[in-house]
Amino acid sequence: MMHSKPSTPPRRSEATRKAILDAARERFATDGYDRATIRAIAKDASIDPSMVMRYYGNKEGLFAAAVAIDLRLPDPGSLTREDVGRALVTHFLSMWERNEVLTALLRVGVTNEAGAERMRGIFGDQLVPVARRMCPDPEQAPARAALVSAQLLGLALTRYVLRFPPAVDLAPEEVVAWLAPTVQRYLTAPYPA
Amino acid sequence: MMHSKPSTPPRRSEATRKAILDAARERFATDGYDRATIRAIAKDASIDPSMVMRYYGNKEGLFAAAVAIDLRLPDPGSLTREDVGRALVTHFLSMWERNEVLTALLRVGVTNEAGAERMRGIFGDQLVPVARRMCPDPEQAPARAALVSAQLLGLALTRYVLRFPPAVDLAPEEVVAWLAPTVQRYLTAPYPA
DNA sequence: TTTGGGTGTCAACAGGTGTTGGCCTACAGT
DNA sequence: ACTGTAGGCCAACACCTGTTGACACCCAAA
Repeated sequence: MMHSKPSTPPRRSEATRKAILDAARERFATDGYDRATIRAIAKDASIDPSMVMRYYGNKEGLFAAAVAIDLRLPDPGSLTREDVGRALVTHFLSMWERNEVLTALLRVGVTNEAGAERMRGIFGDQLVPVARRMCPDPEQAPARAALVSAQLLGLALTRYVLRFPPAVDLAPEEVVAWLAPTVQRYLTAPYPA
Repeated sequence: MMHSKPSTPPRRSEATRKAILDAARERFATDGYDRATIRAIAKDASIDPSMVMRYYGNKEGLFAAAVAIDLRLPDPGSLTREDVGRALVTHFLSMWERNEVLTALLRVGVTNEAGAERMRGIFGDQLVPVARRMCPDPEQAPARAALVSAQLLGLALTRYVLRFPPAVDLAPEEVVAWLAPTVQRYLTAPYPA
């Protein structure tokens, strides 16, 4: 019947763990850290709140597990200096459209210092190397990465969090067509002033 | 029936009202809607929590009073098509540097639907007219205003809320030099694709 | 069958929340 | 002097929060 796998006995609780994590991601994404109560998450996952504590320790642990994801930027080496803007915008857009983890991260980062720190870490660690490789003077990399972050996160903010209707209605190709030159310029143009 | 007295009878409570409002603005700006408790605001204002209720009804009323501000965009008629980008970015930046109300509004808008609605209203009502006046086809005004919002709010997000160090360290002139061409393009360039 | 641990529920605790009503005090109008 | 009223504090309400410990269930191993 149950073809036993010698090494890893499939714990029956894996399904529950996943249900909790899915519910948590959705709640954090739509409600933010404070309003996403453990009780609500547990109810969404159809289990008792105490199970959340058993599997993830406490609310912070649950959040950490729920947003444990890296945004898998393409290898900086595979980007050409000519179309890095388009490539970055396309990648970010598909990333945000696909899963709600990033929305959760943004929403929490705004009200929770730990979330803000995580956000700083992700964008600093992932975007700065790209900037360092693309821009004229490596010393300017952090500033240029910050400008790119501002443009990309601003789009995410208006489109996925604040939901400005015109921002929501933009087709992905339109977003790319508008933002790609901006990102391109922030990374590769000579430093102004 | 209050007769209009020559010297306006300065209610003694005006000072308290103002103290409450100031404390509320600061708390909302730094903590967001949920974490900014009435008790904490009252303590900051050195009065009893019940006074907040008496003067502002409830927490929502307090928030509404605390963020009752318009961002006084320059008259669209006074803007020229050539430097609207620079003018908008400069104005936006000085507005955010000066007072914390906008930070409070942004922070709350992310977790509170009423705050988000207010944000949509402000930027829709103020930025769309400018876009309508500047862009080639008035029908594109909302989309172009949304793009400008994304860029400007993204800057505010990274600089004043998430506090990315490189974004914080940018000098105001640098911000203007980088963002003005972007805003300019979003408003006046021909529609791509 | 008995054991025993993984899985799950239930009830409760201690603390914090927005909000309310009662009571006290200062002071201007009569 | 008395009185009305506005400004202010205190204690309490009802609810919700994260978190905990005790108890029941299932099901495989001994």
